[in-house]
Amino acid sequence: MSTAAAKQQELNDSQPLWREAELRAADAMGQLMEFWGFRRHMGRLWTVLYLSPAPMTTAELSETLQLSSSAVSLSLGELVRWGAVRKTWLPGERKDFYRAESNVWKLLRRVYERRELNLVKEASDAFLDAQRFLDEVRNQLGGRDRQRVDYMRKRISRLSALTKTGERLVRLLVAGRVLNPADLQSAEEED
Amino acid sequence: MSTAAAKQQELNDSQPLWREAELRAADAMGQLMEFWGFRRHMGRLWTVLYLSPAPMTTAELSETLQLSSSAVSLSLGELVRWGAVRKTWLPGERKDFYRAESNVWKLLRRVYERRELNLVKEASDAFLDAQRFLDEVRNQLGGRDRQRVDYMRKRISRLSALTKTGERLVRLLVAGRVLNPADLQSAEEED
DNA sequence: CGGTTTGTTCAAATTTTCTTGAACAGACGT
DNA sequence: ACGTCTGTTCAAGAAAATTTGAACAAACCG
Repeated sequence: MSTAAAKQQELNDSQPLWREAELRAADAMGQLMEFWGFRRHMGRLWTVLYLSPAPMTTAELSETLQLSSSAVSLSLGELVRWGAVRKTWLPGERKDFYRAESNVWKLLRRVYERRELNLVKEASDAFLDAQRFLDEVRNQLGGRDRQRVDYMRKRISRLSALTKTGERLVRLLVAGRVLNPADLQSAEEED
Repeated sequence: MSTAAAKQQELNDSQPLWREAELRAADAMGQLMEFWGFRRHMGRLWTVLYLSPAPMTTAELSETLQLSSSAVSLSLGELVRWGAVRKTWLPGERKDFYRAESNVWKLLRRVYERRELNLVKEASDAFLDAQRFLDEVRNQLGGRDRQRVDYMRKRISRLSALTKTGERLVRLLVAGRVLNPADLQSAEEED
């Protein structure tokens, strides 16, 4: 018999007993990471490394997670670029070994700094652009249209204020300082 | 001539002068929303409504954003479910009208409450499961393997602690209380 | 060198997600 | 009750992403 289920069983038998727990944890982290906008495999690979007392090779990783070597190479490379995983070389070994950066807080900070901050800044800029554009056309319009533009102007500047506050909050987070979400609330208080 | 560029130009001419600014703001918000795990169109639709002094119909929305009516219906429905947009009925009108919920802070809070909290809770549960599993197999193992399991056990409980702290932080955020990111840091201090 | 082992890149193939138009359903006015 | 106007659902098609195997490159060994 060679159904998928049978193959799975066969596979299970050749795996260490703790593999199940390892995979559950890895998948949970994979979900978190995927939700957070990364590849699912990045979370899974990082977790397997994080749970391993010794550095691992790409071969071991692809064996553990049943991934092709190219998939491992791709996601692992990205993890290295994010500083979430480090290459290490063991003396007398040809292969590359990898270990997880285990300071999660540091990783979180880096992502917020590199990615979220950028994102919110871009949005901020776009709102400023839109405002400038409105200011340009305002003079060419009169009556109803001008009122309409003025309304939009006010609303966009509120969005602007919100994103700027968001930016400030992210900066504080990155700096490890205390955040007050109420700042967001007050950023949009009626004028 | 009927190139795509020409059609675009023709379109532009028939649009109010402020449309450009409207679209820029809408797209910026679309990016933010997409990054945040929602449909891109949800952010765009919400923004158009947010920038409009009067409630709008689905027809106006699909005209403004050049979307098919089914696309509008889909994303708008989701926005309504999230409470980000409200249906309103104008006296003497058959169509449905929509207006944006303009309290952004309230919306943020709702999303964190309904979605992120759930996400982090699920991860938390998965880690607990993995721990239980390890505890079960530990007795069947000896020597090297048992050490390995003990190592994993410690690491997973650290992930557990981190997600629980994350959960607490999200709760504080939802409650509008002050957050201290340093809590995350201390959640993973060496044992 | 030549042969092996290891890692990365690339393009094809697969899967997943989005989009669309048409069919359907409900509400309204006549 | 009928025709019209609106909005939603659904299945097919298009687009985007992930995955994979094979080709390539680089390092190392004898």
